[in-house]
Amino acid sequence: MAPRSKKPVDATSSPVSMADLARELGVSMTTISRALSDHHSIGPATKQKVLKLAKKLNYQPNHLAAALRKGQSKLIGVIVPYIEGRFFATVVHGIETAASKAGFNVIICQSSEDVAQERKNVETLLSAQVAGILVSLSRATNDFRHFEKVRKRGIPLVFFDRVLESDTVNAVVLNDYDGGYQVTRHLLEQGCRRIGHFAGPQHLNIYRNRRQGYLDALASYELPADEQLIVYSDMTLENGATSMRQLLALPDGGVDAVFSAGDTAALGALQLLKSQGVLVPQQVALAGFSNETFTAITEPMLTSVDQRCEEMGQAAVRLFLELVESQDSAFLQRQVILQPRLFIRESSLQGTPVIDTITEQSSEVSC
Amino acid sequence: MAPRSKKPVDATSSPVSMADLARELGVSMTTISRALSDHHSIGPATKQKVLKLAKKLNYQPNHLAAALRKGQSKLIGVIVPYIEGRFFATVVHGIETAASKAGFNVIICQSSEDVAQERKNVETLLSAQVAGILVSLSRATNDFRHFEKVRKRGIPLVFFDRVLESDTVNAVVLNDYDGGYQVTRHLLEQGCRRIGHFAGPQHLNIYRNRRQGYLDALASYELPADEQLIVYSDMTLENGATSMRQLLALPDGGVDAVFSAGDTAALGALQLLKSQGVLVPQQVALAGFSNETFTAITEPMLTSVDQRCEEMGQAAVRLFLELVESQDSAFLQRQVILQPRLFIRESSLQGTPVIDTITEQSSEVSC
DNA sequence: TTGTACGCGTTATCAA
DNA sequence: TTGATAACGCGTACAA
Repeated sequence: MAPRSKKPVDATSSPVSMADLARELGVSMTTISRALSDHHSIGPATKQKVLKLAKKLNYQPNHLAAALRKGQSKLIGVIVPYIEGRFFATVVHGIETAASKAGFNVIICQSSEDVAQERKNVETLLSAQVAGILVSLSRATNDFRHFEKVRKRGIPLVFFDRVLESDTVNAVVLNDYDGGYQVTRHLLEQGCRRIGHFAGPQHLNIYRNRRQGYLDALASYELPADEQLIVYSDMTLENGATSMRQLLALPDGGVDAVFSAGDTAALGALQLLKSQGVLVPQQVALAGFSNETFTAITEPMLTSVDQRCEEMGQAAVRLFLELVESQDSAFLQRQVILQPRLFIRESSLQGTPVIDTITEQSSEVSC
Repeated sequence: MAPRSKKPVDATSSPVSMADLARELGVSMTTISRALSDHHSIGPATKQKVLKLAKKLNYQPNHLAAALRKGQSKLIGVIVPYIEGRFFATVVHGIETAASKAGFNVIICQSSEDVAQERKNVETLLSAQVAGILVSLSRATNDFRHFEKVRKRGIPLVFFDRVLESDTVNAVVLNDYDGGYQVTRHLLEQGCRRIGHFAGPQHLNIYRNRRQGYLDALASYELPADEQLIVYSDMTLENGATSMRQLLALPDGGVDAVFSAGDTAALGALQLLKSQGVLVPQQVALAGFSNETFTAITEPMLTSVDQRCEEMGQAAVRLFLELVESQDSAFLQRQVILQPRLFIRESSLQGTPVIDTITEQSSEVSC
């Protein structure tokens, strides 16, 4: 029988700690710590020795211990209503990429559009000792005490997309107003004069702003607002179809264009128009909002407004980093407003067909 | 001048710890610990007192400290090639939901299809002292030493979707073979006999298996494999179109159906067929793979195979939890194979048009 | 049932 | 430039 080796290869070896390195080299742990953290008070020779041994023994720093000691972890908590679906997935992509570049890791939580869950998420993240929290509110949130706790603890808090209606918070949002304005202007420039609008739930800032942009664009052409042309909708596919049917049935001969505050409802409208034999864009021009993937696949392809999802994630992280560095982050309040981008496609072009034209580059504005 | 209150509301208060509770109640920290962790050795009266005070003072447990003490955190690390895009976003959704239910938080990392980044991700997660790692390999990964470290440390490791070709790992995968088989059988049952196939890169197990399923389904109808009918493709939209053109130009009169190993290429084929005036499904039936969102939007809607993204995430977490509970997790190796689901839509129906028919419920198999 | 004392791995403060 | 020591907040073996 072969003698058992002292370190069987299959055994689970405990991780190498700073104490192990110290013992091996016959120096104090302080020295090890200094060598590893690039401290100034250390001889270059010892430093090299330590680093070499660390590599050799495969030393893994224990972030938990460091965070406990420093009272400051390298974790960012993110709360979204849900993660699947293009918008939030892409925002999270932007967040993770930017955070990673700055040496932070990202913990994901989903509120599932539920306030109670959102509250729980906040508790969990605080317990995990995150360095900051980025959050897009659940649809049901209308009470904000759980975020007060975060502020009280002095932890940077950044809202994005779905934000608190207040200027005493840090937030990154899209300029929905301008999106609505741009797309309506575009329809007007195509010659449309009776432009309908599918408006989303008006208690949400994003839909309110898109509607206002629509109204102001009309006003810029000296067209009066006509409430008949505005259909309030929950933005689903089915609702898009019924809303379209409603506009077609108007006594004054319907509409010559529709701006839907959401792509899905626009798709519903498109399907209805096609089933009724109405030509898009010749008889009715169509535009949506969100630049969903499918807008480039429909026939005709759908004009839409891009929400700059990835930039939104990056901006949220940038704002978080500023708060971390600023002394009195609890009192600094900044809003970052991203400019939307209009993607003009076939569904709104009554003139020469151009594909995937993008309006001028727009830049980020903060105030 | 009003006297300054001792606790200004705007100040950032330090979190309440167990020591604070102990001091306030005049008991030891042990008692506090026991009360909070539902230990048996504690009087119901003191327990209630502690819990009440904890609630009143807004005590927040420090998970970091607990994790450090126990050498076991409540964090699961997840590594994906990228998070945006339907597949991984939905898998991550499944993972987060299941993990949260089991009291775990999820740290997300993206490898960006890069081995070096993947290695870094592993290091980061180990440093964060995660309880386990769930990973879908980057496309470029062909060296696995970085995962050996994880095993050596005795940390549960679960692969999903893109896995290591080996049976000595824990993995959750889709039965791609069966997906290819099912969809091809369906086309055969529709009466098609010259069925083309867009095959993906054959060094990836998923595409190899889909192709084999296709071949075996043909064989079950005693149809010989015809290499002319198989086009090797990178599965892009453009490639789908050119591949389709190639099949149409075959000397023997083209094909009467195509099974594409990816939806995007199927879409490319569909667009080409329509532009050439070829009727789908009457002249050429079409089916894809992945059940992308747009398959329900094209005209005609695309038949496709669903990959059970969410179930995959759930299964990965379940497997992780089993490994945590099992004593010798380092030696337990399990594979979970999910059954795909065929979504039959207009593009493959040469008989009566049925919409969104689903084949029989399929269940999870493990071996 | 309750309390004492120590250690998890790291960093900060002080003294040498 | 280095080292000894305390502390971060929590859990647990042991003693009371």
